[in-house]
Amino acid sequence: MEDNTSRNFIEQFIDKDLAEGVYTEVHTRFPPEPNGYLHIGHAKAVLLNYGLAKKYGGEFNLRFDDTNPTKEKAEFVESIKEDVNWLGADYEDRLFYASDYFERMYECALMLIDKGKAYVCDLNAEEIREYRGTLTEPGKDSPYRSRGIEENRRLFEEMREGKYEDGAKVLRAKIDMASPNINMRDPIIYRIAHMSHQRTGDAWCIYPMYDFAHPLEDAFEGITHSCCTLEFEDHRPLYDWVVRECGFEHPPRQIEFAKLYLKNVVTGKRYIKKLVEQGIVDGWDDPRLVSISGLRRRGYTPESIKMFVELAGVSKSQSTAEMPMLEYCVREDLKMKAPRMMAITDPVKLVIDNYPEDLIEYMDVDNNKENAAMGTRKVPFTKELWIEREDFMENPPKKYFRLFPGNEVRLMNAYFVTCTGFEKDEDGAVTVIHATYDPETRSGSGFEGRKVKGTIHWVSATEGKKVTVRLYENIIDEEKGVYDAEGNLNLNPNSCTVLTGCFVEPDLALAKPGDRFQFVRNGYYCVDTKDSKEGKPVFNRIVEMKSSYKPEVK
RNA sequence: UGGGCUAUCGCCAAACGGUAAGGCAACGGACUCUGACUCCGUCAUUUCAAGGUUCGAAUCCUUGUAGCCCAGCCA
Repeated sequence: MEDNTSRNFIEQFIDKDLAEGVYTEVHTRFPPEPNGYLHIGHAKAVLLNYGLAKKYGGEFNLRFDDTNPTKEKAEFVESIKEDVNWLGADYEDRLFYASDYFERMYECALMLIDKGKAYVCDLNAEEIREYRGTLTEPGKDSPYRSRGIEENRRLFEEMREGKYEDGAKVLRAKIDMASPNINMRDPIIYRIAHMSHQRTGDAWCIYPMYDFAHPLEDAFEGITHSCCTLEFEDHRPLYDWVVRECGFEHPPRQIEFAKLYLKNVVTGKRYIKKLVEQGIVDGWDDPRLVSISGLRRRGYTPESIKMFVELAGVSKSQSTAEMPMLEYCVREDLKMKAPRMMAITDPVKLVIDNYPEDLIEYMDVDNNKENAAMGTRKVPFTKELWIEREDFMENPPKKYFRLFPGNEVRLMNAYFVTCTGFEKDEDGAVTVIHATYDPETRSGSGFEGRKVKGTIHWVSATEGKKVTVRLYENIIDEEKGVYDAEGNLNLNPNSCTVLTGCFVEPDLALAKPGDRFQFVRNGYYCVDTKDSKEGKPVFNRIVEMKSSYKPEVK
């Protein structure tokens, strides 16, 4: 607070509140409705609210806003808890449910009735809509608006007792049917729903509406700053009305911020549901989705998501971040944390003709050259190796530094080799590349005799292990945009490429689900938590490496 | 045509009347046993537009323009 780093607009509000003594502490919350899975957009809300509490030495609550039993499931509360925990937003023992406050909310409603600020309305849904007016025309008073307090009280109690059917009656706040803000035109605050709630069962048949419940939940928990997204801006007068009329001395303050969107990404539940049903994705945790569980399975780290959210910032202008920003964050996070291994995703054989047939040398290799604390490992080197197909060219363009007839390159962590020839099949595809090595050039020997421009990586053809690798691209066709003319998603047919013939260092066959690695020059990978079996890891590519090499176009 | 909100580089985003930070992306170049990383350099005479106030405006005032949100007994 004494520092001079710039503060986002919410922090500026908080600073002011604290300075003026409006609040003496900061207490925030993340209030999801358990009606689906969390995605990257929610991560902003989670981490923003949590981060604010932490920054100001305050507390952070996780609260399920479960006031509408028709949409909510216990399955979702579990997944949300898991995701929030994974993101590192620690709510300690402060896990709450709006449904735990139903009795108190009911009493608040009664209080409003007694104050003449709420009434039971018998209009049906359609009539209510008609009476509400339009965006440009004021509404008109309900004929039930002037009901007496005693009658309202009796009717509301009867609503609770279950005397009325769904839709027969609602409780409304008595505010102003002519307000230019439609939310203030006598909003419904309780509706009847004879339905079993995932937590309270059949204890209730009336449920509070968001606009009534949410401010009360915040107030009950002593929330000071209730941060939500922009679409609730119009609800703020009503939020303030509720906490004021219900008599809270130090009511919470609602602050709205812009959602975080990602370019060319689907987050809509109905679309993802469709993708799941059509078998295009594997579920909500498909690694191509930006659901928190999908990102987790893909291999993204919580730290990288936190970095992304912080990089994106907080403001009130509608913003759409680009995927490369998220990708930068994982690379940045994994750079020092992931062991750097050699793996070949598109193999072609390299035979070192002057290398002894049965010799296996174990090369000492740093796990991470920039992080010595990660130690070293032994990598077997043999006469026959796999190298990347793209690391050899029969007719190289200018500035191609890799293998071609006559050229010498370094085999990373091993020897210099010179290409002496190659074999092709009848289709003209290269099958085997021949080379000779120079024993004096072994890595670590201090050889300085001559330099080579290129270094390529390799895996022993006899000692290496074959694994499955999955490459992901955005599931949305970036060229065509998100939707086609009919409103369907423009899907990218190459969004998931499965490679079953990849070779990796022997150690990698032992990798455990969730382990992350850098495959040299290829990208960062994570062992899939679902499809990997004992000794048979499946590697998900989290993100490619950046590359400034662009082969010449012919 | 009602109300609310927002407009600063391709994308995020600072700046709070004192002369346009930073990050991502991009592009040069150096270095390199990853064409990665790192490092250096380039990238808004101008802040949606037009007027006005001021010694001085992205910031204040007009008047426009564009985008987003609101008419669920959803949240």
